Amino acid sequence: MRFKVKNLNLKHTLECGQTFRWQKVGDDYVTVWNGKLVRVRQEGDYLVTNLSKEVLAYLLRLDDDLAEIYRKISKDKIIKQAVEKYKGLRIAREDPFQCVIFYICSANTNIPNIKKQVLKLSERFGKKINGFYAFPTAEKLAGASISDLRKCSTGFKAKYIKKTSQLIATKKFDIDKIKKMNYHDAKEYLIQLPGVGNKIADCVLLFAYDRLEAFPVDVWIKRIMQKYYFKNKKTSNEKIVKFAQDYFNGYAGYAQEYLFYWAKNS
DNA sequence: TTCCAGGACCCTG
DNA sequence: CAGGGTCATGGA
Repeated sequence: MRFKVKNLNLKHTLECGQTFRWQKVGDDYVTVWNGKLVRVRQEGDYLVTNLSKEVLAYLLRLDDDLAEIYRKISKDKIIKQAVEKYKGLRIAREDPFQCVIFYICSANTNIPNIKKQVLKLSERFGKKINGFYAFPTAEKLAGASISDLRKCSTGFKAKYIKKTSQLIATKKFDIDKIKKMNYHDAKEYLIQLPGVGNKIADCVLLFAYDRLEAFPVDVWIKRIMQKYYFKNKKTSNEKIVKFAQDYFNGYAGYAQEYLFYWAKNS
């Protein structure tokens, strides 16, 4: 399948550090979604993929009107610079369980190390599909031993991965219910998972539950927000979130991705 | 050797 | 509510 796309930069979208299980294989990016191998590459204004246009539109949020989003968030020279530099970067849709574990793994480490943990978890516990390891299910990780989870470089997060997977696998925690909750309730609910705090809950809401108003505050975002929006004044994460959600007109999540990538590369 | 990375959690004041 | 220490891991 080959089809035309508008306002997409596949490389920025998949390499900006929001998602950790797309692998570059030659010119293709490869992952597993819904039990199927996904293969996609960009050739100018076209995407070439083994799956349908609908699946890719879903995974890459091709229906988001980026021009409109840019109009809503481009309120000052800082965010304008970031948007200009990384035009075509989109929020990628993530499977909810996978996303929760991704970001539990993200605690107090860096992007290469997160990728390493996620890769090892997939190789050790995931199903092999056309030579590519899918990310494991909640049932599989719930049944893993702490010691085996630690062999995946997860360190002190191994216990969180196991407990959270158990809660989800046994349905004591209803991960599907979140779709129907409002942003505030969904965040409160997600924080109940061990290893999930405000920041990770916002990541999950943004990447897996379409809450484009979510604004995850990590060390990079905190630094850049304090520097440019709070006159270098120490500011609580909660205040930064509130400011951003108001300032960026409902699309704080998109603003966050551009600022995050820009902060790290400048 | 020390510091830091897409933090959460626990304990104090 | 704010401020610290702690938790494994690996690269600079």
